Amino acid sequence: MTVVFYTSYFVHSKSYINNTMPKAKVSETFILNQALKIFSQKSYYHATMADIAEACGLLKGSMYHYYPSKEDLMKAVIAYVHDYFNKEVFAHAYDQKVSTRERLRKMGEVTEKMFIGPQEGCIMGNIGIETARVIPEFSDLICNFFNDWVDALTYVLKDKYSDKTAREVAEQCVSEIEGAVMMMRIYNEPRYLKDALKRVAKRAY
Amino acid sequence: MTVVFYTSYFVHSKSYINNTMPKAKVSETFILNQALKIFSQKSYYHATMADIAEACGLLKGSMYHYYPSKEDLMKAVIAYVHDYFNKEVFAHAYDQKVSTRERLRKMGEVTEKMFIGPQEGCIMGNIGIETARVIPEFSDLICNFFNDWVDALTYVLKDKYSDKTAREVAEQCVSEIEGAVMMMRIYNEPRYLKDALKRVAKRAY
DNA sequence: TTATTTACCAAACGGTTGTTTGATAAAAAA
DNA sequence: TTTTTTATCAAACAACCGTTTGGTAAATAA
Repeated sequence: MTVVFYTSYFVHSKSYINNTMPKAKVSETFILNQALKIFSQKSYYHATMADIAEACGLLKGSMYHYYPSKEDLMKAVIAYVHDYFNKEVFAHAYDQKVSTRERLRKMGEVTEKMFIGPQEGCIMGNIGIETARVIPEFSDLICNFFNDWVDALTYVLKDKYSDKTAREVAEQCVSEIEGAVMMMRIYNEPRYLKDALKRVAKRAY
Repeated sequence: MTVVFYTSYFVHSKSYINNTMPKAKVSETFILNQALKIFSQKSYYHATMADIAEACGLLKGSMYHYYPSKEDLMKAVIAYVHDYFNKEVFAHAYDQKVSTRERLRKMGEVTEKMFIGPQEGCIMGNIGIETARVIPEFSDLICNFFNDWVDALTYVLKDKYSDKTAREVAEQCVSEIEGAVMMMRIYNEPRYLKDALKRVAKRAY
């Protein structure tokens, strides 16, 4: 499991080091969450810096106080989401305290919460498809995310399957969930994801 | 099964009606194929009219002789692909002359050819995700495409499952294939799609 | 206090891109 | 033949968008 930490520009400011944030309309986390929402809803190219700034209550020029470019902002969002999944979803796979079934149930529960709601889909899949042959730097980060996901599921499924089969089934699960999220987004029906997650959970019974 | 025919601007020209095409660098089919390739590779917003025109050996202004806008061109491409799948993929589902297994095998064979190659993915899924909350007109057309796909698979699977189960399995198959195509595009590995198609084919044994 | 840094705004800049316009040369029609 | 239509080009237009710049007021540091 690779944990990716994006070097935020907050880190370089004295106010962050001293933990005494001066008057500020927004926080780093707030910007990342708003950017995540706008990028998810509108896709990368159709989301403008003005859109994201507006969602933060700022003007677009002010965004460059936090991130030097739109691409860097997107990378920060990807890292933010990756980190969130590492802690809130993938970590459950390695939790020795609960049963295999319970680990998968918990992973599915949080995944559902992440993909349904204001995001309306999986930003990793969306941006991955959109920028696949255009911005390879995004693709690399997104591949790392999916690798961690597959690793986590493989680890759980080793309790039920051989090592080789576990990895195959894990890849199928991720692929099936992403396909369902795609259908959910296009049809605007959460049912697709909910059903897919139920099927995935059953594979550990 | 709904067959969508896009009203091309060729239809309105006398030369088409009389079947005497004057000097022309390109044909309508050629433009649609080149546009399909560029849109698939670069996504909708990153593909420029200049890109597509260049792939056709034209200047971007000349594209407007054939289609009044980029959106109309995209709609024509969607209709073109939908029509192609109706004839070359979905039609096999209703072919009473061959066995259930053979129908699915044939559908999978052509699907693989369509998604692997210069297209490197499924334009319906790609554009569907990218423009889901931006251009609803695209979403409607793309939903029709997926509806026809699910209908075709449901029809075949009724030989093996109950009506209700057949539709559920059909939806799973389409969703699983689209997820695999997404992974194939992001990882740049055709293996994901090939494996998914094998699993889908097995459901009819 | 004074000096410096911070968070943000307002406006402008420069490049890109979808679209329009006017012209041209070849083909088709009359 | 003459006239009209067609396919294309070359150039310009207008809007948009990522980015930069210069300034301001508040907070912090000295």
